[in-house]
Amino acid sequence: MNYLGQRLKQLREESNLLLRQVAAAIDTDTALVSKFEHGDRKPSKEQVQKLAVLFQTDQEELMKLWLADKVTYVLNNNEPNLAKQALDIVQKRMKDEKFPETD
Amino acid sequence: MNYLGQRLKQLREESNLLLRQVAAAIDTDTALVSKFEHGDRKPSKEQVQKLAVLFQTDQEELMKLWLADKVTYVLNNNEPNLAKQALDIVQKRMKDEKFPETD
DNA sequence: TTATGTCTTGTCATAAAGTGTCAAAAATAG
DNA sequence: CTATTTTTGACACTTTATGACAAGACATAA
Repeated sequence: MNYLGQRLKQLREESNLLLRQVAAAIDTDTALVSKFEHGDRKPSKEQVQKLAVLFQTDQEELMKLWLADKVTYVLNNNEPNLAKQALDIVQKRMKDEKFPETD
Repeated sequence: MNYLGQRLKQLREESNLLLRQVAAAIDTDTALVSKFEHGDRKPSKEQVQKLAVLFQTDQEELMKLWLADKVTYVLNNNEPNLAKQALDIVQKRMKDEKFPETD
């Protein structure tokens, strides 16, 4: 399960839209949208933007969930036991550096 | 730049080892070790373990840096502006759930 | 200067991971 | 039951990551 997915499903139900309709709006397949909602696939940044437009919701809100899911994915697939401590390290870094260097 | 890389370089210098010797010890190429230290390449989990053994240092310490670098990489390559807020979301999740579901 | 040893960088082929689409199964409704 | 919607699995394709090699850069010594 996946936070962005849950939110997308919620938004879709609030909008009374079918998967098929959402899929059409963001120019993709029904199956893919279903997988987004279940967290089986992660949408691209562009898809998230389109979804925000479709649902008339804050892009940043969805984008934050999208990013958070990405981070969670990395943590869970690599030493989940150390996740907490790794997160602490990252946060400590961000406090020190004003701007993270771009790669 | 990269925290694990810095630490690896530090450990190597403390051990008075050449890149070539480290490379041999973890059964890889000199160039690769150089890139690890510079953050141009990320070592595999197995390589990190071997390095910990070689330097006789705590595996978890290196593993945490390794994980933290992975997370940092994801954040920097996807909406770095939202990094802080995404991190907060992830941390909030971890407090609620005892155990993150494995993928 | 050249010679030597160390470290760094670029490129390549391969491997791994991620992506979109289709078809069919499963679920839901009428 | 049928009709519609959703979910799942598989596939080919693309993108990204990886290890190895070779050459370049750097420093030191003679």
